[in-house]
Amino acid sequence: MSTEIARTERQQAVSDHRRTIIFDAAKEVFQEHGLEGASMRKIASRAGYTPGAIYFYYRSKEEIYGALLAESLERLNQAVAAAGLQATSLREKLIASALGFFSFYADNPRDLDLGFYLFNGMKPHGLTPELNRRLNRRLHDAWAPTEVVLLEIGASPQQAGREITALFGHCAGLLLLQHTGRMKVFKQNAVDLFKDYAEQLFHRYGEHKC
Amino acid sequence: MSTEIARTERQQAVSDHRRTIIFDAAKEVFQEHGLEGASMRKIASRAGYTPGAIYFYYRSKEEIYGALLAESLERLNQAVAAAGLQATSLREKLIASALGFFSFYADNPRDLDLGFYLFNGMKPHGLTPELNRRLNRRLHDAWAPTEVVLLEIGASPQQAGREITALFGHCAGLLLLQHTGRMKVFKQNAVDLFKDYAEQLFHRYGEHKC
Amino acid sequence: MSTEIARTERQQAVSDHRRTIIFDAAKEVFQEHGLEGASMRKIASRAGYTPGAIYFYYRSKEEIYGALLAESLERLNQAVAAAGLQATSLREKLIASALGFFSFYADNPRDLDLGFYLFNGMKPHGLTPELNRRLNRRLHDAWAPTEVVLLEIGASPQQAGREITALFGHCAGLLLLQHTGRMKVFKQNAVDLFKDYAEQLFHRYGEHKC
Amino acid sequence: MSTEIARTERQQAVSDHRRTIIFDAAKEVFQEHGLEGASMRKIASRAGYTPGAIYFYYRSKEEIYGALLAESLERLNQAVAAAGLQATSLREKLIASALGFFSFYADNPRDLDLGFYLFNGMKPHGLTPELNRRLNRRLHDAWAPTEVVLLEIGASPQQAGREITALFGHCAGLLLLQHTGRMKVFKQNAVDLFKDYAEQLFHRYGEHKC
DNA sequence: AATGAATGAGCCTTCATTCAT
DNA sequence: CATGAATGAAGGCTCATTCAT
Repeated sequence: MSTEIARTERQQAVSDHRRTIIFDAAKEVFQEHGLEGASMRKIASRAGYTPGAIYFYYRSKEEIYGALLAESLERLNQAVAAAGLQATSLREKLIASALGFFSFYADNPRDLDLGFYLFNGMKPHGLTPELNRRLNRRLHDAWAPTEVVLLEIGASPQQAGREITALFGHCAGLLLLQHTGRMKVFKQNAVDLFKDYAEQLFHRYGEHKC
Repeated sequence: MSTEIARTERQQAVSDHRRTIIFDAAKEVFQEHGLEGASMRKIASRAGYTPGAIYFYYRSKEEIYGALLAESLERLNQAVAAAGLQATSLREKLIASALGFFSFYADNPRDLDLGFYLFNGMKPHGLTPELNRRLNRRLHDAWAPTEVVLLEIGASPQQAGREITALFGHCAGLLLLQHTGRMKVFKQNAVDLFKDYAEQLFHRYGEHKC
Repeated sequence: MSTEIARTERQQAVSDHRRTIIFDAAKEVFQEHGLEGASMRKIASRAGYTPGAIYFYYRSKEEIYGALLAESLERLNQAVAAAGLQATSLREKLIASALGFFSFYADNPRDLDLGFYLFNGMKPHGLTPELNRRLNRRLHDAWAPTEVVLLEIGASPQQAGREITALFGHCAGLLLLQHTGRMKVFKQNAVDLFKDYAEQLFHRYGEHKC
Repeated sequence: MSTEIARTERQQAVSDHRRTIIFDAAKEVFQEHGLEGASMRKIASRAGYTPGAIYFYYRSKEEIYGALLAESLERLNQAVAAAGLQATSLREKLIASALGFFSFYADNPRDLDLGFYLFNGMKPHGLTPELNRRLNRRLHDAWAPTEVVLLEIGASPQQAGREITALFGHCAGLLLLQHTGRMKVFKQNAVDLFKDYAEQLFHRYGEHKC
């Protein structure tokens, strides 16, 4: 009996592994060609498969994108969590966790493409409402460490929610400007600007105001 | 000889006119179908031409996008200029001109797509370095009215440049979040957040600090 | 030895049962999606199997169609037999049994598709000559009740065979016209026309001729 | 000026010729592989074209089928008209024109497939309602010569319409039985049966009844 | 200047079937 | 007996672009 279970487990493991192979292939192809240039054919061929075989593991192209995005968001959350670890003061914590978010996308521009893919309109049929909710939740989660600090330095829940959104916006905007080469045009540095914003944010709550 | 020149001029005028016809067609098609859905066929057909004819006026699809973007930026500059007209105080001027930028893209999401098209990778040969420079200059110009106010309320040129970039980033980020539906997820309002940011910006320079 | 035989029998019974399960699934899928829309995947999935499993019970998709057609012909024969039961006079019997045939297909258009599938070319290897013979026999059987009445009202065997074939042809043609929407175009009613034909047929044999 | 017109005409002629080439290729492919087996790729390749080129001449596969069917119906009408030419008596005329219809399809079974393609459901999008009407009209037209005779031998318009429909049904049914090999099974001859039916039809109107 | 014609590569997806395990 | 995996061919169609005329 244990043998049978073991076999089942091994089969499952093998299956998962192959799904991973396709996933990795998709990731690579996407890294190289971008979302528009990543075709099922290319993904299949990169994974060593026939086009049709892909559909055994993923129902559609959109489902692959969903998986890619989900994994990207997990990495994001890890990066954010790791960023805040060594900070000691609340000020450092706030800046570090926010910078964790910023840096993740600054260092991985393709993840930025992925995260804002809806920008060009992912078909609703590809991204189920449930998955969509889950992805949005994980994106939100990535700001949780920052939000916690905001509350700790005296922001009300309403204020915190507002500030986090503004912070996210600021972050996204600077990333976008950098990603599209506008930062050079404006002769500024995205990271510095973002740090400034975070610093100001801290001071708005973290110290006595006049 | 003057006859020849005259003929040349007339021909040039005719040619320009026809280029405009195609341009207008492209604009309409793009408004209706978006960037992905706008094909050379549709544009040609809308302009009353066959697909091949387009290539006498535009070298490629990318070049059309470049022209579209250029025109979009002109409209942007007009919108920003108009926005600041009725403001009397410096505070009102700052907020109005910044809000002019924001609202232009909030109200015309297709122009936002266009502006961020590079995001998904316009082919390099479509946007010549020279055109690219020109477009970036016009984008920069749209922030000039706001920058002027910043200088008037006491910001140094360096500070003004920095703040404008940060403001642009904030603006772009909020627009992006709104455009991709994230604003609803975070239960916030983009315009309000942007106004807040502009207000804070004014207060950082516009009043005595403690 | 008897043990072995018993086991074999039981195995056979189990096998038959599972074949039935697949058959029923095929029938359902075919009813819902039609011949074109019925794929092996759908059939397998409906039966609770993987596609490969089907091939232990049916050699090919065509073989399933053969089985489907066979069962359809059984239902046809039952319908025809039932139709003639309450008729008392020979005239009523003739009309009722012929109408039984007609109505079966008029009421079950999917069976008509099945019966005329060869029309679009069933692969030869799907329908073995032996099965083909059997199916044709059952089709012929469905006209037997009608043929009996013809003989009873005085038709010679040769005449009866001829008339039955003509009747079958008339029936098939009217069904076809109805099924393809031609009846509306010609502004006629298929059932009425068929009844007329049957009535005329009766009168050709059932009464004194001048 | 006449030169320009001539050039336009020649171009049109050339274009028509190429459309014809594709049409002929489609006809051939369809003859060889049937409707299901005739793919755009095969048609294109047979015509010496790339798949995409076809769409310059026909909007879709369904449009090609429409053209094929239209042409088939024209040939049908010609065949029917030709069939009645040498007949002298009304009886001969009736039988000849009806037999013209029958024989056309008996001799060209692929045209039968085409004519009853709706049997398997041509997508409504492929066959515009207007074309559908036209095709049905042409099909109806093919029975006009027969209908005329019916009226001449004393049938009322209502009777004629009814009889024509029944005749069409009889014809279609016998063709179907023959096409699917049932005629052999029933050991009868389709043409003879059809002639019998036509003869009876004539006698029902063409002579005094007792 | 413009057309009409054509290319060729590409798109995502579905299918019946096979076969090692 | 059944699975899970994979094949390979095919499906209709769209696209930006080119080029002879």
